[in-house]
Amino acid sequence: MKTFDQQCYDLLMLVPSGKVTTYKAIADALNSKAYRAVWWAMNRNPDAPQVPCHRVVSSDWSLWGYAFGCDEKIKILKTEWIIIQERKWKMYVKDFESCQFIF
DNA sequence: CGGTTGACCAAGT
DNA sequence: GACTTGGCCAACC
Repeated sequence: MKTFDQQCYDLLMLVPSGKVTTYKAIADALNSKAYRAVWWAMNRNPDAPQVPCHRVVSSDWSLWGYAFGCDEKIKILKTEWIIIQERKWKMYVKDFESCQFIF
């Protein structure tokens, strides 16, 4: 049995380019309500480029901070063909329903 | 072992 | 729509 965060990384690495997911979805895939634990795993994020943590957003589809900064996250997501809708000070993923990855 | 933390969530204000 | 509150869980100290 791997540690919880290790399982998060495994799931995350399953997400293909151009797809995004949410912390809640990951926690649900792990049969747990530990969204915060998933978040915690991202915070440590030992393998930044290896684990596509930039494809993880809030369940509200809002980009809430990122280790390398929201700016970097947005740039990467745009490269992944994911449309970002910038609204006020916060940004959201547009057409998330079509780019959401189902585990 | 107990308290703190953190890139959150849902509901309330 | 934006901010606050309480709760949630695993890892860390």
